[in-house]
Amino acid sequence: MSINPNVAEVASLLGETSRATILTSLMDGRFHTASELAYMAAVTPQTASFHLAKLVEGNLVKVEKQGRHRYYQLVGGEVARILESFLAISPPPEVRSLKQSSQVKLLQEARTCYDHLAGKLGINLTESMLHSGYLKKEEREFIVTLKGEQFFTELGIDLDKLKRKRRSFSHACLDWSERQHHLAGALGHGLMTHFFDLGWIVRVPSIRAVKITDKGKVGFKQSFNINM
Amino acid sequence: MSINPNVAEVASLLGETSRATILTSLMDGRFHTASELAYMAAVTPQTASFHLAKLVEGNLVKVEKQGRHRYYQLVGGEVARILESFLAISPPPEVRSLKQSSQVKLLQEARTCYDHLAGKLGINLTESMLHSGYLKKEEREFIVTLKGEQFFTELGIDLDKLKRKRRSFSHACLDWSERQHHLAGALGHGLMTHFFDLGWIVRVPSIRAVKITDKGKVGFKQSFNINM
DNA sequence: TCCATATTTCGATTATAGTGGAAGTATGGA
DNA sequence: TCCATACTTCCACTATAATCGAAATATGGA
Repeated sequence: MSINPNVAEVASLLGETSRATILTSLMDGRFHTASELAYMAAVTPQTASFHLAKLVEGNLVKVEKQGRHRYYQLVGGEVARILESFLAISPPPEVRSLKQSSQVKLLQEARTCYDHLAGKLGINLTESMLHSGYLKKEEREFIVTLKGEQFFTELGIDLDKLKRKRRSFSHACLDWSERQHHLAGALGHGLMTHFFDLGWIVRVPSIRAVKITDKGKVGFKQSFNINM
Repeated sequence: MSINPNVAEVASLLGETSRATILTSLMDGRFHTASELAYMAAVTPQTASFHLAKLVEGNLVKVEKQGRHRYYQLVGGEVARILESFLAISPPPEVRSLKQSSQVKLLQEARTCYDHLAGKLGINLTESMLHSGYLKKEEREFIVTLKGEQFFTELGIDLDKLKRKRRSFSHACLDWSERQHHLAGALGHGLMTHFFDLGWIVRVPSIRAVKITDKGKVGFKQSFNINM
């Protein structure tokens, strides 16, 4: 009966929460591993694998195999643009309970994004380091300046050790709820673990939010001049 | 657990065969009754009613009650544009019969897309106007040049009147059969109605295709230098 | 060679959305 | 007033898709 292309087939790919989360995570245009995407969508690796296979088959996402990792990426700019136009007509997340609304507040304040910090804290830290001239922003990554190298060393972070890791050093991660980039990669990860070690932040059980301790408030003010 | 806008919620509305058929049926921009749409989607009135309620709630479709009929229509050009761009990345229609394949050909040649022209005719017109310097393409819309203003006025189109309408003036819409952008918005609509008034195109009954008349062939050649 | 990690495949379970029958409401006409 | 039409609501039924545990495969490193 229908002499139109099969919209439902593609649309149903975005019409499922886990896959929609995976796709919006991919909207930064970068490659992401299957485990990373599983974490983002808060599902097990099996489930993510199942969804990713569908997305690849549906021609929205492509894979590149490298060693034991598989790197996933949106198939092209067109897909990203369509996703974006979808975001524009999508209703804001619905808050169903008091508990949920307070959880959302916590998440907006400070949370982990895979293995680095996001939320207001993540943005503020990144902004601060840019502003102080420790980082410089490129297209899709941050560059550590000479001044920055000194800063991170004084903070107690071993840059050489981080650089030796076989992973992206300091790319920009885009979170669509904030529409701003924050620092990710080995450096983003190194910073986060450092803050945990210093006791500036602690994990909030069962959700991805992190809490800034009193010690942390002082620390972030002194080292980054931000009030949280 | 993510705090993204709810893409999945809207996308899942298009991700179901019956609803997708209903929505593409509504892409002619006209009103349709519930029973009509039930017939198009090949489901019972109950089921159609169920789906239409969801579409209205999801803000993709609006209703107008008149007597015992309910007339359904797409909520606006924005929705039509997203649908059309979805058609563009969807797998091509499966052709099961000779009749269907000739209908597909007609649609590819020239059709309405909500309230403006699409298909080869839509693309050729847009290309021609770009080439002649009447329009300039931006990221997501077309700009009418000074030369263009003169052209449209000579053609008998009142640009000021179109600009006063409370809607997007001249955005770009991704054509599913040509996989290129064509002119939409108030200007796209104005052009289409003008061609209908001039008798250059006529509607093909029961599908969205339009037919170019002999008068139209001459007119499009003279004014736009395109052979259809 | 052996173990850890990254990912997929298989199988079983569970939740949910689409479906139509039956019955209800609203409107128009005879 | 009565019936036909247009549409909706209520209520099961069913099919299917998402999910995860368990196990398999593939790669890298010790």
